[in-house]
Amino acid sequence: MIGNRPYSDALARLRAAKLRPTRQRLALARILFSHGDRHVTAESLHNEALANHVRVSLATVYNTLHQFTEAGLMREVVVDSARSYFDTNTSHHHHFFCEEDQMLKDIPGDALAVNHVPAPPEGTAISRVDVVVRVRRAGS
Amino acid sequence: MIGNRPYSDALARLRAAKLRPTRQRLALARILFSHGDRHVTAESLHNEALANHVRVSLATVYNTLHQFTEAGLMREVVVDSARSYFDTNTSHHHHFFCEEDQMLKDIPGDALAVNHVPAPPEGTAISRVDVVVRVRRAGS
DNA sequence: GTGATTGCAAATCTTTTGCACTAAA
DNA sequence: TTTAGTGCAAAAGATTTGCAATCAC
Repeated sequence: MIGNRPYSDALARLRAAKLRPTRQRLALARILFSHGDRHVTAESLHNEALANHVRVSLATVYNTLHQFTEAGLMREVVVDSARSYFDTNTSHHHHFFCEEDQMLKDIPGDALAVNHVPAPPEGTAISRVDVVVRVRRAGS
Repeated sequence: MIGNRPYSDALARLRAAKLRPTRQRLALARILFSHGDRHVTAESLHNEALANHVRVSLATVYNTLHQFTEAGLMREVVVDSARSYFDTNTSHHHHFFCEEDQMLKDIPGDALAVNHVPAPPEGTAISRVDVVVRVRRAGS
């Protein structure tokens, strides 16, 4: 075993983002970044932390998700007006979203093409193009 | 003048949607559908109603927006996790969205093309593809 | 130490709901 | 009448915030 990889990865990420590696941030970073691309809500991450015996308040989870997002470690995905989703995949990509089971799934950025985007309104510049492919459970 | 056009239009829409044409629904329908394509939030519509001397509660505005949406008279646009937007344009189209000034602007459906949408996840079917072109005020 | 971070509880904001009252059919 | 719709106030969720206690450096 090559040391405690998830732990040192999390530590390195926090240091790179200039975020003080507190117990809570390290634990959340380990949960978030040790298992590939993930989509979480504040509540789902809080539950997962509790299940992993990590004591952290929901308020801190919210704060941490926003700090990670501001630092570029995650991005927010707007697909549901009822709740905010956060994605550990910060590269250019899009999403499938199924409202019925709150399933969010990545679509690689180069798998889908958006063509002929018109010029943005006077006085503005495009910052990002988000595509959400909404799906339904088949036969419903 | 050809009668009270906005009024009879609103009435016809409600009848077609099988929604009882109450004073509140008629007034809101007139505000929404008499001035071309519109994007509103519950609060903005409520304020506009009050400004037009239409007495209606915010709860009724919420209920009405959802009823209109269910009836296919409007559609909801998910662009901002902080609040819900509703669009009187129900045809196939996309949006520009500027978070800074909460500006929402239509992109005609045929002005933009989404190509190579991958197959949806096992057991699901695509219901809609939404494109949000996020913009920033130039020079910010 | 000391300044950043956390936890908690309270506050805030959007949206929904229960129920007595009102109005359309 | 009869039933749907409305207003209000209260409830419900999600998210943020104030502040004393705690932790990283």
